[in-house]
Amino acid sequence: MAATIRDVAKAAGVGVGTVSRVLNNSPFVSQPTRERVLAAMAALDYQPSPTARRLALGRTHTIGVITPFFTRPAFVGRLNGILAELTATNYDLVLFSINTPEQRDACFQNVSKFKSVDGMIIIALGVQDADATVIKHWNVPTVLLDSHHPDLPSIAIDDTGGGRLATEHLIALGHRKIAFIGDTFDSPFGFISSQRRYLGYRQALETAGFRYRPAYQRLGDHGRYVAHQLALELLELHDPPTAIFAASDTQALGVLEAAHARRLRVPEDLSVIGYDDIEIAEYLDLTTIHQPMYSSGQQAATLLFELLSGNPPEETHILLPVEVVQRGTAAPPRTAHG
Amino acid sequence: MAATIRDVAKAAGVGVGTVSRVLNNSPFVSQPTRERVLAAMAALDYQPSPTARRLALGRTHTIGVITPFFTRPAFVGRLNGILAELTATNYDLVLFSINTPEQRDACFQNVSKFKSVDGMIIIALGVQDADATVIKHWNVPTVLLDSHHPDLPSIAIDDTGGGRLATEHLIALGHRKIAFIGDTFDSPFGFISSQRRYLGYRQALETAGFRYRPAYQRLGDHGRYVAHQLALELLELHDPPTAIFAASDTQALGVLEAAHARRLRVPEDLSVIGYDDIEIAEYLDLTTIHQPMYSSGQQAATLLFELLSGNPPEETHILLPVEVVQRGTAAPPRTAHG
DNA sequence: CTGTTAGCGCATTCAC
DNA sequence: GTGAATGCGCTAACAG
Repeated sequence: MAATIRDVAKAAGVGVGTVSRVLNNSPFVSQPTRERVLAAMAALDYQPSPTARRLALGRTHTIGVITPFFTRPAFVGRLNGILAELTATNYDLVLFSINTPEQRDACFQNVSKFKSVDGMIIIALGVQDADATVIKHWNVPTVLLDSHHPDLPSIAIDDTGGGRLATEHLIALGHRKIAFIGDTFDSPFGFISSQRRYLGYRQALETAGFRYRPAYQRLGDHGRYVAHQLALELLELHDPPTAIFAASDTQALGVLEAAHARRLRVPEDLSVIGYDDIEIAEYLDLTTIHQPMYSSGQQAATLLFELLSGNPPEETHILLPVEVVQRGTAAPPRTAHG
Repeated sequence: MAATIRDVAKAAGVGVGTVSRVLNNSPFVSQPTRERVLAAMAALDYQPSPTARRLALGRTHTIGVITPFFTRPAFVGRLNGILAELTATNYDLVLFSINTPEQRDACFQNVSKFKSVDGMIIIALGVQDADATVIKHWNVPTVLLDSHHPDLPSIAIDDTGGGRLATEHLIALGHRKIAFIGDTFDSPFGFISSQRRYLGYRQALETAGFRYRPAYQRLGDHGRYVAHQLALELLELHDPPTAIFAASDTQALGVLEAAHARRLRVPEDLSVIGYDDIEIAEYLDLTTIHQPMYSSGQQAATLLFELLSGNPPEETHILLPVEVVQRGTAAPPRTAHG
């Protein structure tokens, strides 16, 4: 059907080797023959077969990305950063989406996924020692993005620091009754960012010398609706918090809804701080922690290419900083000694 | 390095053909030999090479998706539908992201992209006759999603009808001064959905017998900020509109911002209707047109697989309906004969 | 049922 | 500089 390298060679009256050379623009081809080959390729509408090339080269010129819940803003943003970095290289990107714990396990078992790419980026998924062993065993460079394991290169984001930052911001504003809403700790996907943000929250509280109030900590499945319910519980407490730190902007929206439902004004009656700085946060004037989603994706891709190039960088465990974005949903509590 | 089919054959004391058969679980293998082969594979840690398989089969078991601005909710939603449909089939998905007009052109020229997939789905990008010719020429089944061309299968969404619906809803509410904010018509990417929504808007206005007011039509680049400016212009008119139809929810947010900036209450002073029904729309109580993003992605994938299976369906040009979602940003104008 | 052989399309030695 | 030969790892057709 489609013309092959052999057809071109025949048409140009040369050997396949020569055609291959012009294909890879080797300097060892005389100008005249090169032109003859080029002409033949054009005449035959020839397009080299990527698959054959891969087999012969032993490289796929493809990198894989494994991501859970790929519609979540935090993951889309990272993926976008990866894509941006990739277009410069014309590597292909194959996307594996994980939506159930079974898919997660299957993915790590299914080595064929790894065998069809030159490198892999895994987003957010928790990696156990056993997983790391499998990954390393198959010998395809893999970087963890927004996840961590001692044996694997990673681009992580300082979640603990972010949690601390958010809480400290609230404390600096004068709040003493600060609640936390986040994901459950036993995520079947091994997500731990919410847990680390909680850790930062606890640290900040402790440093400030506030007593620990278990009732101010509410965990549930990720999402606006659950967070809404959780916030309602918090607001119905005898001694309700004056501020709520939500482990993600999405959950912060649920908190905002709950406040609205309870006729509480934000930030006058309740301060809210989110996490992620998703696009809509600015529109909503939501005070939040900005994490570099796009940039972290870029850096993961860059790191992967360095690994692929054979010159691995010194430091392969990178931790990116975050910063608080002060907007309108966090302010001093009504009574200074709330 | 890694074990090949030949190593397994040797270790199991059989021919490569037999190994291949158990790999593809052919029934023509006796149970004892099958087990022997399986044991050898396990012992050697054998994993078949996807690349070699592709070369031999002439199929890549991969489908490609070309999408512009892949972070926009409308595209993410569609992609998510495609992914969902794909996981059932264990086809791989390679993602091509287009962010500049140059990339768009390069993508259609670059046949190698098409040669490395069994089928292709193109999201939103306008397809010219020349593009369609190229696509058909290379003979890889391609379906257009949220785009259209007579020669190519497509899953489109009834943008014109949606524009009409939105406008009719406003008219039914009693509005007569209805403005439109949308994307410029000469998108370098060939996007036309905004333009079609505008067409529906005009049709509804005409049907209702309203006179055409050029000043009520404002076009600009896609995005909240531009829409914000455009809305400001509208609101500064001598005879400002009582309702604004934004061609996307993102743009509707800009309109909402503008209303807020002008101290106008929504919907009392200004009605706003968006388009897309993105996730945040519900939170914002935004009246909008719901378009089936996820489902359209699924259907595109389904259609592509039908094409791939060799039993092409009768109808390959599918138009999906939309519906208005009545929420809080659209209400009757203050003065009934406003 | 099973071993052998011949490609799949290209890159890469080698000699010339 | 250039052509011919060999191999990448697997499937499929063909004998047995």
